[in-house]
Amino acid sequence: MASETHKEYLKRFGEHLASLRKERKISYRKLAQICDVDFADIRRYEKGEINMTFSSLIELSKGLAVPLKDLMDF
Amino acid sequence: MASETHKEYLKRFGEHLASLRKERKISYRKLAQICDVDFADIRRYEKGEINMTFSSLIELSKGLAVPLKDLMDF
DNA sequence: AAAAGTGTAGGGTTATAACCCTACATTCGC
DNA sequence: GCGAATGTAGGGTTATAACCCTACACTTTT
Repeated sequence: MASETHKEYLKRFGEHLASLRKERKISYRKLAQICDVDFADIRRYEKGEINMTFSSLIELSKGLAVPLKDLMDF
Repeated sequence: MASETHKEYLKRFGEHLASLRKERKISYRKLAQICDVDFADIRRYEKGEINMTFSSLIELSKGLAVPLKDLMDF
């Protein structure tokens, strides 16, 4: 995949993710510690650089304490 | 990933996906044709066998004409 | 009855996400 | 001022999703 359209979605999602994390005032490393995701990858998610998996989304929703459907509402 | 918990989520999501497709009375092959996803993989998603990516979720939401957040509400 | 469509299942290749690491400049707390 | 924390960036390895295919039994359509 990774069409132009998808990259746009990824970017938008990344911004949403970043804003959720910042609202909670936690760092990449802190969030990575809470959920089972590498901090370097969280950064890449927020930059929209990688096409994360379902599992990663679950972990992020857990780590940010946001229902999955809200995490995906952007 | 693919912890036991994640597999459980994947299964639940798969059931949700299957019910959305069946509501629309379309086959694996038909859905695969609408969205840019392989029919064999759609089957595997519904069975909860694979940990799909963000892009695949976007495609499925497009193909099923369901907002992403609703696709993720299960 | 024949043809088309469907669910199921398996497999092979390639691209890439997950998972680790290091390093450094800047910011913040003390 | 100093040390800790943070954002940033890059890289290497391994597991696996995406992307193709074939095949077959069963159901539906014509």
